[in-house]
Amino acid sequence: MGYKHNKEDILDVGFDVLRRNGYHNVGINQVLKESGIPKGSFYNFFESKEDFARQVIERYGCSNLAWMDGFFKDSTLSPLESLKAFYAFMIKVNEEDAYSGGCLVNNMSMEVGRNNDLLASETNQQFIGWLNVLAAVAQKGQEEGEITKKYTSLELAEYLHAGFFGTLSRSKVTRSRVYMDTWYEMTFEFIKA
Amino acid sequence: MGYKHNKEDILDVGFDVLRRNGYHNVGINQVLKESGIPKGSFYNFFESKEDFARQVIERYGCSNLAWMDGFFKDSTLSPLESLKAFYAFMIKVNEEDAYSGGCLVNNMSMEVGRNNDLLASETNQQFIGWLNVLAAVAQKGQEEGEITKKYTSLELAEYLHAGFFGTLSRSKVTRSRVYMDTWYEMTFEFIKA
DNA sequence: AAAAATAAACAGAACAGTCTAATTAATTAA
DNA sequence: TTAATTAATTAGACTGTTCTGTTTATTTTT
Repeated sequence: MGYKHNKEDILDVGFDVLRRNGYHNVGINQVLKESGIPKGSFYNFFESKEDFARQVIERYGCSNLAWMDGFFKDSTLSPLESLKAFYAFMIKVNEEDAYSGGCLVNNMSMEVGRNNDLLASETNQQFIGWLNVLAAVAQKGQEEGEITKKYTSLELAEYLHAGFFGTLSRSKVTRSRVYMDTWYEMTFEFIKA
Repeated sequence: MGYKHNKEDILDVGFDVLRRNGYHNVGINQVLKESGIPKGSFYNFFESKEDFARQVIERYGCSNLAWMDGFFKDSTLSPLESLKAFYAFMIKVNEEDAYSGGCLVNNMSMEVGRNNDLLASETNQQFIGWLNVLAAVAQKGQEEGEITKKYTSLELAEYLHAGFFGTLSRSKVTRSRVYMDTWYEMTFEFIKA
């Protein structure tokens, strides 16, 4: 028999709470309440709120990275089509979530990108991990002649994902997927060979 | 002789502080300290922190709108070229600011877009004001045949500005203009007729 | 004098983080 | 196998600070 609480359950609650409410808008007490653990246990697992958030971001980024890896590896579509499928899926998920949270890494980048070096660095690292996956797919698309060769695969990946985050941010305020769909149409029209 | 303090000075300090640090990371006391006014005066001018932030956003959005209007009206460049000049200028300003703040409206959208209806609505309103200016310029560019007619001018404006905010967010974490420049090159290559 | 603005003390809640004690699990010794 | 010991986890009351916002009194402008 293990102990009553475990770190990963707390991190899962933290992910949800931080993604929806941000960093400075969330108190440790809220995490404690929602995960049902007392304060002593929390500070047994985590050094501080900052350390906790860093681990939440890391866990989220890594699990997303693994999921993306699998998604593209298992895809039977062409590189360009699998990139389209990926973003179509992201848009659908965001819609089903009622535009209520967006992406934790994107949110954190914006909120603490210049005020907290530790968290900024962690978010950037996770973002770069994703970029590399996307760039690899883009490169295959370039090699197969379906994606423009005017830009490097990494430039294309940055363009895709930063653009997606831009339109994701807008959907958070407009609470609509309309311009996400337009972004999708336009972007993939633009980057094809 | 007027009174010692006036609202607009406080709003200016608030703009700077909120843009750099966000909403929930800033206490009224910080604004009081930096603007040199006591608490009683603050609550004489503003109903609450939220009301204060709303007015800061409104002031920022409106003054930016006026500036944009003038920028495009005074421009001797073609519509497409003046759009390029506008974003080139924005990128330069952000660089000179050492990527330290980004755009207040964009930051607020992300931070409170789903947790504060009043501020979300205010940010969206200001964003829409800018969009309309950009869309008008884009439409002229379409009429003159230098910008693609595959999308409406409003879709183009959304694409431009959301994309710019996406890459702006990235620059906040990477602290570099590299991918902003790439975004600029790519986007304007894409939208030309 | 009336109204607006200023000033600072004050209130109550929320904040991150600490402390001591108790319980439970894992390890070692007999 | 059981007993003794050590280590990890749990529990929540508590600390000191900071938060937004109030109150009361005073000063300044009209």
